[in-house]
Amino acid sequence: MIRAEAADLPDGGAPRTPDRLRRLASRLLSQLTMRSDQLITEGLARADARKWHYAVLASLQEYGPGSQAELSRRSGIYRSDMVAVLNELAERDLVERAPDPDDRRRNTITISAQGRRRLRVLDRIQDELHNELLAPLSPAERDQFVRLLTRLLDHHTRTR
Amino acid sequence: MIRAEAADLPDGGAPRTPDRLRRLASRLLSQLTMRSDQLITEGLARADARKWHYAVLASLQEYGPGSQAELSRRSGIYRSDMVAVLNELAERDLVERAPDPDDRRRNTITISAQGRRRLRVLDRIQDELHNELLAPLSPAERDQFVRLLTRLLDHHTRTR
DNA sequence: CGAATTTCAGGCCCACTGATATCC
DNA sequence: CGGATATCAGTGAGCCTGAAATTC
Repeated sequence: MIRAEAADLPDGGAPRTPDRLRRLASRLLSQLTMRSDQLITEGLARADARKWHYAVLASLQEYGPGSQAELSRRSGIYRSDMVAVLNELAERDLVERAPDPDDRRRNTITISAQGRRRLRVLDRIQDELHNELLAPLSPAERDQFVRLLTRLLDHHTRTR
Repeated sequence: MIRAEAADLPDGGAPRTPDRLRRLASRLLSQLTMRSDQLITEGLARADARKWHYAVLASLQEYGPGSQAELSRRSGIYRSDMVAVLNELAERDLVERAPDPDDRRRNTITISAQGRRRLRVLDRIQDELHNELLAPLSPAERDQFVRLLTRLLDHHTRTR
């Protein structure tokens, strides 16, 4: 007699996948990212900062002043949301927003001295938080983890 | 003369961090997860499914029937959102929802024969999508990636 | 009683869309 | 004109809270 329901047998069908849910990279990624976001968000909140603040300040420090559209590209913040972030940073005198004389559509955003001081504090906080995030990994494993993530992300941004 | 502004020097301050934004594990994680979610969501949408459908069906297949609260714990879906997911699955006759005679607070959810067929299709789709997600990595690297993610996630769920 | 379950109503955050006014 | 920019209004999905009703 031919088995009509091979897939109902525990060992029968094609997908031999015990614990498939716990091995799915996509699920691991989103769950871990949730934890990571929580950790970072709470850690920065204790210093009255958000990750967007850090992203903008760091990008300004490393790549110099730029228009809002350019900051958006550098930091990954959506152009529509950039306004609010810069408002918050300008309120705290961490950046300066000045009209670009060469192109009057643009605002040129510059980090202030206070912004640089702030960035140093946030850098230290990020170090601590990432130490906590990656706690179970050895230094070599942390490196490899970052390298793997980078390769994957590069691949998916190139082939957007 | 003492340098009052050491932090302004490009090589001066404590945080020697070129490209720090691109090396931050938390940022890599959230950016990659965004891509991954997009990929999976779109891929499953082409088959009129969502990742929650897959999560519930797979958890039913692997661990057997259960109450909604238990499914919520297994699959990671919030108990408040589980209702809607199960409505969608029941509409499509992929699961059956019946009151538990032993505990009349509970509904017992069971996967249907059609649900098992559906799960096999979704399993294949997930394979393809994850192949695309992890495309740049060798099989050994994929394994290691999953292992690293698992260790990190375990650590942060134990020490919630 | 306290505790667990299902369900609903809603809040919040965030990525994203669409539209507008301005300017190159 | 096409295209880029800054801004605002609003959507939708996900995670989460709070509360009601029921049952253990």
